Amino acid sequence: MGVTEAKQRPDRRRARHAATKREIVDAAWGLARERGLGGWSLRDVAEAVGMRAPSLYVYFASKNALFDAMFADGYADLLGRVDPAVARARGKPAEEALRIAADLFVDFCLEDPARYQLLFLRTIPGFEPSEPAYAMARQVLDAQVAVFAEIGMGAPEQVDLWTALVVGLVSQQLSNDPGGDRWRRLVPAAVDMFRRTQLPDRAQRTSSRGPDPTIGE
Amino acid sequence: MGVTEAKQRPDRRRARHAATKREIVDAAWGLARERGLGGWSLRDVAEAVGMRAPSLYVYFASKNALFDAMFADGYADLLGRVDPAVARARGKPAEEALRIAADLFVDFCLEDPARYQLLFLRTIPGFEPSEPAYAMARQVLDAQVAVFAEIGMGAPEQVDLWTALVVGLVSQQLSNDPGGDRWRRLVPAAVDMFRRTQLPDRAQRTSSRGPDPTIGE
DNA sequence: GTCTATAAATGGATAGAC
DNA sequence: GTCTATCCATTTATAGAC
Repeated sequence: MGVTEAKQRPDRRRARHAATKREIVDAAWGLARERGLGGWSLRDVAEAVGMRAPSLYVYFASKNALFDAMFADGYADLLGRVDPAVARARGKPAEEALRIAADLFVDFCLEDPARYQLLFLRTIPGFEPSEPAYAMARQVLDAQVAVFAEIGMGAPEQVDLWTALVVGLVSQQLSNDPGGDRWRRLVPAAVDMFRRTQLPDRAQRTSSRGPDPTIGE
Repeated sequence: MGVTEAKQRPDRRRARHAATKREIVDAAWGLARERGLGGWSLRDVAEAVGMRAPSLYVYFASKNALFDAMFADGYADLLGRVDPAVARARGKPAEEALRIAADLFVDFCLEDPARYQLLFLRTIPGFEPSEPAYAMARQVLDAQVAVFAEIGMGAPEQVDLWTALVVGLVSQQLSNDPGGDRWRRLVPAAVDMFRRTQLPDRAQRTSSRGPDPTIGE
């Protein structure tokens, strides 16, 4: 038992350390939402958590390290929503599964444009996500691919076309109608367009030539 | 004639002034391409044109004014391509007209990511295009709308869905496969998907219910 | 772990001579 | 129109006391 007692103190310290890192990351997100992803300095973050700027270096080795933590945090958030959504989509018809996927991603992006910018655009000069952080990004895409395989869209090009379509709606919404829903409300139409052309349509197969049209003409 | 002589000198001066402004804008574009849209300072631009930083203020009142000139310049470039493309597309079948439009936009964006970022994303903190500059942006969209009307896609939502689709391809290409063609090569498939679902298909009308499906289910 | 002090660099912008 | 000199603000990051 001496062992556990001896280890508990460092454990507590570690937990406190991790909690402070969380606070810092959350504060940075708050500032990013308020003033834009690039609109804040380490001094600002420090002030928001009641510290002085140099103290932050106890927790993050650089501003880019903080960005990296935010990057991983954002993808962790997204992953936390992907799993339930995948469960919800399981067994559902393709149209519905696609709607769930699209709504999830579009909502996620539109509710926090700064997060969208950090996770899906390459807009911060000098920042490159670390390998562990980037691994989380791959995890999200893998889940996406799995869902697609389940509803019969195996081609990688189909996944790419899908991501382009959904990202395009988000990008246009944020750039040209921030706060509105001009592109947001086109999600059902986009899903319908995608499904009807990319999924072999059992009910409406009418074309005379071969299998229904997919990617790559 | 005394009048013309008296006016010629200021005219020359004005022309020289305009030429220098051009040089400065071009130098700024060069730096933006090399180091990213936000990766240069006024000092850098000055050095590139063989000046000192303060001299730039003779030509532009601020860095944002220079951004504004670049914004207008970029759209002028795009407009210069739109007119011939519209002429080329006139009378062509919808599929071909859409291909011309998509290729034009995608090529334009991919050949200069920094320009894409300035013209189509809102990523520079504090920069808002001036009204004259923004008017050029509207002109481009108007040309787009006109082409769509001509091939029978009148609904504004269809134009929005189209722009989302094309922007999405560009965005994904630049963010996830810079320099490659993983999304670039999906342009034909995207055009095909869009046309087949959004344009009343005279040759393949088979659905039993009403007119072929367009936007807004 | 947090602080003060400060390094070290950068960048936008202005004053005023030439 | 161009320059030098400089202001003024900002920011990331480090050193070292406590």
